[in-house]
Amino acid sequence: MAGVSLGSRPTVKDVAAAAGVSATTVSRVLAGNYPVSASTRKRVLRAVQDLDYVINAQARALVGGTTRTVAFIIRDLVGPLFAYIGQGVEQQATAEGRVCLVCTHHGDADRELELIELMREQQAEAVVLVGGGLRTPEHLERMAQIARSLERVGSRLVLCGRPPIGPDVPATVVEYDNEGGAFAVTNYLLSLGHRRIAFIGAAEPEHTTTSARFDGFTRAHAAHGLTVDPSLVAGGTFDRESGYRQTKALLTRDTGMTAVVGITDIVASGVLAALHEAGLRVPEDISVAGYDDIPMSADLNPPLTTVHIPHEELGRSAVRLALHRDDYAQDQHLMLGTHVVIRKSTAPPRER
Amino acid sequence: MAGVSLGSRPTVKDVAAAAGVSATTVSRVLAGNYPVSASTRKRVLRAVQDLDYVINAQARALVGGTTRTVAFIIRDLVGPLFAYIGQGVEQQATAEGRVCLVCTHHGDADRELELIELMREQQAEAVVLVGGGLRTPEHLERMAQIARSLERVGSRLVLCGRPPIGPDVPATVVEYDNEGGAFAVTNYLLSLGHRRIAFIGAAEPEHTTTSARFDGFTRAHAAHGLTVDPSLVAGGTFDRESGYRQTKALLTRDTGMTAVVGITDIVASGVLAALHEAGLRVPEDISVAGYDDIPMSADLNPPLTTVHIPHEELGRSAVRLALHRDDYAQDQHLMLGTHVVIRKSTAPPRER
DNA sequence: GGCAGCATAGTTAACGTTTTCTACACGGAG
DNA sequence: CTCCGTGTAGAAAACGTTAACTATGCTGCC
Repeated sequence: MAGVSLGSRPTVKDVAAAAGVSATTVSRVLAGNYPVSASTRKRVLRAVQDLDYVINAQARALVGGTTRTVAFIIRDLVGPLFAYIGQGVEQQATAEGRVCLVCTHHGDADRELELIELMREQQAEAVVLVGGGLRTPEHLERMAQIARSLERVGSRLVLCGRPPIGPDVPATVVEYDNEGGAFAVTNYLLSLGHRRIAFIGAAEPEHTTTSARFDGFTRAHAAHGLTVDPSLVAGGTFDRESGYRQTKALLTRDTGMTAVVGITDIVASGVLAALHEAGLRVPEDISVAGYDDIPMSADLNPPLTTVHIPHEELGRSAVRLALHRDDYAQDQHLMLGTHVVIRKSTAPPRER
Repeated sequence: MAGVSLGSRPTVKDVAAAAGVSATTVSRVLAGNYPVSASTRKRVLRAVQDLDYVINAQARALVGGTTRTVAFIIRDLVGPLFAYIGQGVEQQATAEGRVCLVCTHHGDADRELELIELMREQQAEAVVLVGGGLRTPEHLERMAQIARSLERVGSRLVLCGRPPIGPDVPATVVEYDNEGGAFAVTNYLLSLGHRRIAFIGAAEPEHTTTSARFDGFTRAHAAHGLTVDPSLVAGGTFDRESGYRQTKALLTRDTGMTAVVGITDIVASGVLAALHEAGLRVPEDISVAGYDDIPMSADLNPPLTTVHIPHEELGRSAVRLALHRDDYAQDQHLMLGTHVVIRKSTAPPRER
């Protein structure tokens, strides 16, 4: 490692000078896309090593037109949903030779816009938005605008776990079957014999995740010739505390419920806590199901019956589709399946 | 939004032409670092809006010399340790106006090297390495070389949760008191009256995390005038399965143990599972403690006594120190405190 | 022996910014 | 009336790389 000078980064020119060749030749040796004589190549590689040279990604992107960067915008880094989707995105990005930018907006819509703008500056090849969103006309219109904005600079908007924006909006969409999963798990409870099933966490009808899951819940009832009793439907948010509080509230009334579906596993864990506190046994006295199949679900007491989402596959597909949109031109909308995972928190209802 | 053409990204020149000024003037309006008449400014801003122009971050970095990017290299995105440290890194990076690159190496040392090389190309201002590492001479030498390599291109190596490499190695180090935490939790168990305490997960004596925690365990015994019984020390890895298996193995022998310290909370959750399976009650029959205070610990059955690590603060400090190393020139080594969190998995031992 | 054709290397311009230097006009002071 | 400072604007060079040309020296063929 002789000749390494501290302070300023060596450039192609420095390498060229050290090897006694031109900058072009250095570039060619490194890219390997042009014939170079063995002896020259050797000298260049030697100089690269001596100077500890690495290419300047910015300069390369400037001339090459592509940054080999995928951006990943999400609400929060904590929370179990992120990890696996993020892992999928990162893995696929890496597999495709891209690096991965990650940003969080903590639920702040303005901040999300800022981030997208930032990614437009960064020329990210794909901008992956994770998680459900609102479905109001204004929000949809704004998303459509963003999609077009990104397209204009060569980026691709990718929606991960959220339904498409509109037919003529340039975006890649990878979602999973929210409604089907809710249908399946509710159907399972109904098949066990439950007839009074509570649904916890349906406050925002405009939120795509909320509404789809509630729709599945409703459809399963319909399929059994039943209608949902509104007094068994509780609102709330997506956290454990909410599940806990809503359950407490339901227990004070004499609802006759024999099962509870939490809108997420996190909510369901709050449900379990409230039931335990009330001295009810799960599943002997009451069954509980969740949604998401986060790792923790298997460790709850009892292990939670829930709906599995292919988190990682979601992230991988998102990146894969977006980067190969020439090949997959037809089909920039993917719907992944979900399935029920039966554990110990569900059982037939007690005899009356 | 008139005049927006699809396909190719507008440049300063386009904006300049649209506004009837020079590129220089556009740059000045956007940067706001030079007097520009009000009318010109207005025209330029108007053109920027019309063309939906955003700056090209690569080009700016090329001339400006700085990318405003922080890189974040970690073993895995899944696993509870990542989330909070990552959140800290991301938050601080955002607060300092930087964007955040994230890469995983899945424990592959060569891959880690590749990633660092990649970040050198990207000119990340700081390269944060998270998690413990080996402490062999070769590994240390390699890290030292990497640190100098990064320094040469203007990047800063940041070690997060790992002790310093050496005195004259240009790196920022933010660690937490692994040994002290292990001392404290062991001391707590000893104070409760336990005398036969098992330690699970100490297989790699060269791994910094492993050795520091085991050292604390040993020192606590010494402080009580005791020595550690080697038959109570089990090796293994950092996963749940390992805790489960090692505990099973210990239970087959008649060790007389009354408490178990898991090297991580994950390991401890495996310990709990094995104990439950053996029909032992926690903490009545045997006490269990973990390390890390991951969120799940509070939801285990019973809630786990453990050692709290300031995860998020770790990440924040790492970025803060690295980006302001002129101001903090003195002190590029920070040691954060840990403390015991007492929950329900520990109690005095039963009377014999 | 001259010349086509190939293998190898170099020159130059371009990518989209910012920065430094230069230019121009205007107003006031001497 | 000239000269200088000030406020505003533009021209040109630079950042580090690549790609499109251009140039050179061979080899081999007629």
